[in-house]
Amino acid sequence: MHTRPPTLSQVAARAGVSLKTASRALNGEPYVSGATGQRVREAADELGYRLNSLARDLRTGGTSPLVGLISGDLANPFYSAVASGVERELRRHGLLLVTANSDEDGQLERSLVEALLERRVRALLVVPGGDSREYQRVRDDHGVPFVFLDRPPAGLAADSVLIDNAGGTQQAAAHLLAGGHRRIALVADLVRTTSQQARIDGFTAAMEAAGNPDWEPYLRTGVHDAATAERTIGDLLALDDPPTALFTTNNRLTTGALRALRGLDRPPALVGFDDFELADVVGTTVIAHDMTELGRQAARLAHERIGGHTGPPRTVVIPTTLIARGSGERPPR
Amino acid sequence: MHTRPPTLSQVAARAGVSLKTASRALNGEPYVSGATGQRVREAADELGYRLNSLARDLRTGGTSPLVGLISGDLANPFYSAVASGVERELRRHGLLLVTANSDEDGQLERSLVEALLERRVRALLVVPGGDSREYQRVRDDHGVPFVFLDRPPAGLAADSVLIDNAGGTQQAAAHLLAGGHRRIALVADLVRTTSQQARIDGFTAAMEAAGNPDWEPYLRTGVHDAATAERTIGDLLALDDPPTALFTTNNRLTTGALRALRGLDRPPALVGFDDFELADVVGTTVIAHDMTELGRQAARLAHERIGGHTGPPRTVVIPTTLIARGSGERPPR
DNA sequence: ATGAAAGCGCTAACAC
DNA sequence: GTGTTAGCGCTTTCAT
Repeated sequence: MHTRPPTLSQVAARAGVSLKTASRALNGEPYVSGATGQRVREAADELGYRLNSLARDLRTGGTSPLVGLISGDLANPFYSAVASGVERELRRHGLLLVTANSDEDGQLERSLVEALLERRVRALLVVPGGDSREYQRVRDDHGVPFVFLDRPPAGLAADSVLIDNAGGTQQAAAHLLAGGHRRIALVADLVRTTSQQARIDGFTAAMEAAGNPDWEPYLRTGVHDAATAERTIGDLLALDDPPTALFTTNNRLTTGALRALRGLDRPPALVGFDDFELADVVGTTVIAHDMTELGRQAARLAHERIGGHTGPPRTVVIPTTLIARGSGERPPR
Repeated sequence: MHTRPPTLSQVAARAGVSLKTASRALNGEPYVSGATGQRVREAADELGYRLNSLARDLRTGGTSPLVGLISGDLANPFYSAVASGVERELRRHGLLLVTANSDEDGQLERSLVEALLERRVRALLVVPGGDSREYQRVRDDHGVPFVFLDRPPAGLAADSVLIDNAGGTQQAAAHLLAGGHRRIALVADLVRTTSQQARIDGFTAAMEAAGNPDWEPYLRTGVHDAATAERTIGDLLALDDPPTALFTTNNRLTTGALRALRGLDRPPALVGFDDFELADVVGTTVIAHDMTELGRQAARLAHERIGGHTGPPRTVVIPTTLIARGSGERPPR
């Protein structure tokens, strides 16, 4: 049961060779005679030998083939799509993914960074949830590359992959304005992340550029989950002068919006940031972008740093597309 | 940049103490004077010391605080919900989750098992994708506990957590029969997994028990993705004598069904196995079960084995509930 | 309360 | 081709 796994020297002993010869044989290094190699491999098989990569990694430089990803809960399709992309790209390079859930809590996030660094991960990918000024110190911590996803820490020059928040928001705003809407509600998440802030700023700028101040009474921020979004939107629609259109700044909030609009006779127009499964079925107009690609690009940047790439921090921007599916084309009433 | 991280002996040297004293101080062991402890901690801080858990783990027994989860793509909400539950439970015990995507390919799965065992994970959780006879050998491989999720390898007694497939299928069948349906199409995934097989068997048994052979022409298996499901269901509905109801055996297939039924005047009834986001919005009747809980239970079983629990393999069954939301209550035409 | 020596399982460096 | 020695960074004896 709890027998310790066999070691290389046990294999060597059984094959009647030295430790190093066994090592060479099993690692496919040159300078092992065919017969010897054969015997070693047999011995290993019989013993059920398996390399201890802890020991190997310690010896070969104190680093493991692990890459850490710290994000919010994988139950959120945004994070799981990102994780999927990260994993796919890492696997191409023989790296393994360690996922850790910060619950979007800055303190927990920080301790996870520590834990993963202790594990000697080769790189760390982070979707910062909380206040992220802490990364100033941690950055390039003894050569462990950091890549930030979706929400680069404010004022920190670091490798990062983000969504074209300004552009996407622009598209949404233009689309609704073109549809004749003026009273447009903006329902946004917590403003502490740079991505949410960028979406709010982008929207505000677009409205200003269009000379439309009518939206201002309908700005709602700090809406962090679907249930709150549903309630908030219900309240908005109960106003004397309700908005004729809604723009929700992420998938969770869009879900809440769909619940709030369910069964309504003449629902307001709706555009949501982030595409989502079944958006085609329910006919929701969205600002789509490839979240899996976002993960993949982040993993790619990390891999290049691991490979020794030096040079200034790079930023990859994932483009957005407006996909019209009906909800965003409803006219103002 | 690529300076090697400081080691414990560097900390010790700087604090003017021995290696062991530094170790004691940093690990909060007794028998260190306050002043000494203080000095060591300062030295560590100044150097930016961080424990190398590779080295520690090697020394303390050759095992890491990592637990591996091998499943299909996290982009599938089923797997990501499971992963979320696993991670949450592991975190309570200070364990980290390494996720690996098998793409539901048996060969890749096998190599991932090897890779994770080499990493000396403390336990391995597997959602077997392919033919899983291989686990006979691997099971309890030198004390590394295995837990199987959703699809226990046929004929292998091992810790596992599964969904009440028979019960859930029963509920679906009974619900549709009670609604007056006879020509019920069963759209199922690849039969090579035990869970799919159990759902098909359960459905067949329920139809036999009800004395209804009319469903037989409408059995479709081997449908592995949403697009194929959409096409398959389109074909079914184009038959001279189309089914009046559909039962899809997982979330992917239900998604395909929703696409196939979109815009239809008089769509057939639909019940899907697995709950999914927005099912309430689109009004789909499902056989729901808690996938996150499935992950959590699996992690719990693994943790108990890690803690030394011996005894016969255990099986945890996650119950199912039928949630009527409209689509399953449409009468036969 | 502190330290010296040994060793976890492996590979790098250098013999032979 | 093969073996010997040393050592990765840490913790575990066992002294002192």
